[in-house]
Amino acid sequence: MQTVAYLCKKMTFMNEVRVRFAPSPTGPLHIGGVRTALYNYLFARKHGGKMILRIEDTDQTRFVPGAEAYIMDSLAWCGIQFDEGIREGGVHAPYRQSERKEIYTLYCEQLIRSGHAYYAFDSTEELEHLRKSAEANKTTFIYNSQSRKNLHNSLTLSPETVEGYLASGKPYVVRFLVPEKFEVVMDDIIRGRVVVKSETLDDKVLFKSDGLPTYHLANIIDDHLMQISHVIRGEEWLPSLPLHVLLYQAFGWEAPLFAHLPLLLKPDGNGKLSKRDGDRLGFPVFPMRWEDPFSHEVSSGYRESGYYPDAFVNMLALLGWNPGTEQELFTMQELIDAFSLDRVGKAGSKFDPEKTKWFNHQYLIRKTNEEIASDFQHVLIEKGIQANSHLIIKVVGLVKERVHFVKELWDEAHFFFETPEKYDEQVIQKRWKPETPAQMQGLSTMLLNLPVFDAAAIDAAIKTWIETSGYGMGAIMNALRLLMVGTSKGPHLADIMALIGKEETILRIQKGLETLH
RNA sequence: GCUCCCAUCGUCUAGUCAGGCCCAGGACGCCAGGUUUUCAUCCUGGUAACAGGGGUUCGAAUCCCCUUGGGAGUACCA
Repeated sequence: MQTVAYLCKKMTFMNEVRVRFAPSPTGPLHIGGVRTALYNYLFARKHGGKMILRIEDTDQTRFVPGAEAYIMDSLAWCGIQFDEGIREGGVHAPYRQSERKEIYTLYCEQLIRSGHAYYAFDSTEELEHLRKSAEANKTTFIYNSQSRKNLHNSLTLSPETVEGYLASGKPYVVRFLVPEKFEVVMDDIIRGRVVVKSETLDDKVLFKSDGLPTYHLANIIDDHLMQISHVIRGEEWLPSLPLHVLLYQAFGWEAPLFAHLPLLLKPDGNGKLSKRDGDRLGFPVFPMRWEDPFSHEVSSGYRESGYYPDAFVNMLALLGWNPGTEQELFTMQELIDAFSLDRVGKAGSKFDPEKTKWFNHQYLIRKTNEEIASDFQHVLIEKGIQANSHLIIKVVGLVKERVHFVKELWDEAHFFFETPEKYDEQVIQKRWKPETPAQMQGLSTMLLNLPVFDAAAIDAAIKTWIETSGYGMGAIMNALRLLMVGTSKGPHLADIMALIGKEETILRIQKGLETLH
């Protein structure tokens, strides 16, 4: 048995690292795709190489308007930049496969001439029928060295017949002639050596009857032409790696290095994470909101859900890769410095929406109060609240530890901007006693006469007042909190009172006394 | 079915390549306690895993084999 060994190229300083992210524009890019792009990007930057975006739109039937722009916008939001691509241009342009038809035709003809590929005239219906009957016999139909002998192709038909068919415009495809009795040996950076017998492979279609190549052909030609050094892609491509290696062989080209990334799995149960899981489980699976142009179905995105792009990227980076240290928070530059394909795991990772929230919280509490305040300002304006930024900054400083997202700030801080309209019934039961109104009135009077109304002064005054009156600290403070906030939560009371001011503080006590008696 | 890939706490993972430092470490979540005028934060502690079975070895989470389980692919889709 012959052996085709695909050997690793030695990485040298002469060989520039060039990687590509090659999505097909059939819809929004989900987080698995973003992670693949991210790993490519980190790898490229780490090695001072180039990152290329190539759009694989060879299936015209699956074209979705807006998907291409969505992909580019999403990655830009994540901070993943390309050196060459649709928007960036580059010496290998065009970067859209549909615009490279002529190139593929040329190379495909080369393969036919060299005897590595052949014409096949079997109709879709015929093949479908063969598959069905094979299935009925509990076997699988494969277009391979066995079956190709009994099918309509340039290997079985006379040259004249083939010529006639081609001349008459009979639809045909070009298939790869898988060599017999070969052992394809592949070295994957993540998986190590993988060996496959060529008999188990089928004669994949290289060129479709619509005049466009399939993924397999276009991808090999483009990776070669664009001088891609490393192909970093999802594990779903591993089964077609033998074909790709054989294709490089057939062309006489040196293959790039391959790294097949483990898949992202559903948080519950099993299986590859899919676009449906997000809506089903209540978390986004897309970086940005997407509205399907045909069904108008809307899928939520991380951006619109209030995630910071750096938190999102940080989370994604650690899903399948780890630095080998206990560091969890990384800037993009730190990720670049730490990244290595050696530390990418082999097993699929279940996506954890809870930890994703935790990452966002970590990023949020590290932002400056000013930065958060300017985002929060927009939320306040939507609520119809006018507040000066000085106040907002202070409020943010008091409550940011309590939230995962900017939009949650309102729930934790609304009482800084509006007088409580109602009081929590449970807290009333627990904290509002018959003697409370008189105590609150006394407190109100004392506060009214307080010359300085900052947190420290309020704190000291209330403490002294409680002590001299002989009341219980808990009883007074909790009742007072009920009047200030409407319930039993929130930051330090004196901080709240100082920020809303003396007038509002007194007003809230009086209002509470009227409402609760 | 067939081909290929994978297998450590509920989840993400360290440790596996170079076997002993691991009756397995960290993080998220969860639970409890502490701090606090409340809630949250924070602090402390706890919960919880080497899928199973055979080998090899003085010694295995680590190496080998089998079983089981999971995943991917199996299109004129990518």
